[in-house]
Amino acid sequence: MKKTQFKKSFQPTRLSEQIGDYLSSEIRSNKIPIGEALPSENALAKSLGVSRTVIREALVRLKFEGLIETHQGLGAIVTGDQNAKFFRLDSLKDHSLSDWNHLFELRTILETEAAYLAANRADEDDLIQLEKLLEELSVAIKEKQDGTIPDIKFHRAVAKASKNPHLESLMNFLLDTVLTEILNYWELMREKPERYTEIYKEHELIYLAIRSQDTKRARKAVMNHLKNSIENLRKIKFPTD
Amino acid sequence: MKKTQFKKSFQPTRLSEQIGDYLSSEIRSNKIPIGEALPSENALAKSLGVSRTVIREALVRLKFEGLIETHQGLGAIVTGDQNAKFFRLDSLKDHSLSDWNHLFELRTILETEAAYLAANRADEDDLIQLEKLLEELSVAIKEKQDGTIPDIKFHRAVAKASKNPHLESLMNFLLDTVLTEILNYWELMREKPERYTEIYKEHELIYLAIRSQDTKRARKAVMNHLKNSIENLRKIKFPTD
DNA sequence: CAAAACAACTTGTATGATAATCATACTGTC
DNA sequence: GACAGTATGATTATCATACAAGTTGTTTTG
Repeated sequence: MKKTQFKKSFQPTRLSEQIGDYLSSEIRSNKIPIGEALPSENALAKSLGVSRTVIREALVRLKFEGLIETHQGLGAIVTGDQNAKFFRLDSLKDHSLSDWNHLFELRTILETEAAYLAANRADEDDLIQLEKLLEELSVAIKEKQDGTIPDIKFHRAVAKASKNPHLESLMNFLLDTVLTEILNYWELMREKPERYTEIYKEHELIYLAIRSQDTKRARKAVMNHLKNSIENLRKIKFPTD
Repeated sequence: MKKTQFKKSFQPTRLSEQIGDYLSSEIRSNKIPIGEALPSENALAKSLGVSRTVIREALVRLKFEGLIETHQGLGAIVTGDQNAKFFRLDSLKDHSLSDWNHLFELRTILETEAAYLAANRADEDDLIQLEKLLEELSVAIKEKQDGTIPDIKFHRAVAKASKNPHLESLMNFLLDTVLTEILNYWELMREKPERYTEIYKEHELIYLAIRSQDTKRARKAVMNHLKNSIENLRKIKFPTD
């Protein structure tokens, strides 16, 4: 492991976090082979020029990430990625257009298929819930309030109706990460009020397709809805492109 | 926060992990309101009967989990966006047939679409890589060795060729979580050696579809491959169903 | 030769000290 | 009274040191 200097003055983040990031990327890029032991805490502390406390707090993060395992008396060994406990969207800070498109592309994939499955599997409760959320959406639009909450809830409900818990929780995660964008969306759309009624209609089409168990139409309805939303949002966020 | 006793003798985990788990669940169950500050590190150390070192290492985990934010001089405050940072597959331990089906259903969704995109976007390097992995797969099968590695790598390479980094890292995560199953798969298939050549052909079809930029055929090829794999694996794992 | 004792490493925990940062209360001045 | 500047106390961030506890390999011992 090469020696690196970490800034002590003018620290944007904590030392332990800087070193945690550093070690994490070193491991992820396979610079330290699986099964190999990290240098000891004392060695790391000396080589990175910080106290052992800082190293330990960095290692806690790596342990929690599932990248290493520590054993008293032995050391910290790099585990295979099979133990990776989490999926993380690294580039949330990177608000580039490309990154943004990729995120919504992933969302489109998951939501279209969720709707497809929902059209097959939605039960009476699911349909009632969707109808209720449609109504809430309608009210919010009529009263010119923020429709983000019913909007998000509607998409969550579709994911739930897919009856695949993994897909549902993944969708929830993804919706959380784009929540800010959706909040902005409703705000920005004030300039184009005609979009609101379109939004309602698009949701209604999704609901109708699911209710009539028309899987392909459900898929298309979601695809169409997201395509329109993304197009409108893109125009506002990246007007130059 | 109520006082709790932590075992020092016979510790299944480290003290910092026990306390991390404890605090994490306290926060997740909203026993500490959002925006509220945790007791200070010294107060926690005293009330839980451990050193401040242990408390700090527990808090590092909570910070990384996104449950709290710490500010020098202020303290540790509970943040709102709990789920936003990670996606976790909770029910990995639950090896029921239903859970297992859901996992592979999600995998199928992602992989078919990844192949669809790959057929559009794969560049020369991607194709060379896929071809190389096909060759490795072929060798492994001929020499009756474990084909898991080239198998997995092939699927990763398809995800990479989709040119969507989020989709790629999500696929990698998912492949990691089902890695054990795939390892078992190759082992179990020894009983049915004719399946091996089928596996190779199915991969080849995926490759050919991507190379000829036939998006729909790529999607179908993946769908077919996974359907067959799952079917065979299911028969062995759950023979009664 | 085998078993026990030992030494040398590791991580886990405890303790005390210092620096940096923030909110608050308290100045003194106008 | 209003306001800028200043102590002050609380809290986190970092450091240094010490010891407990676990593992491994070597040495000593019977």
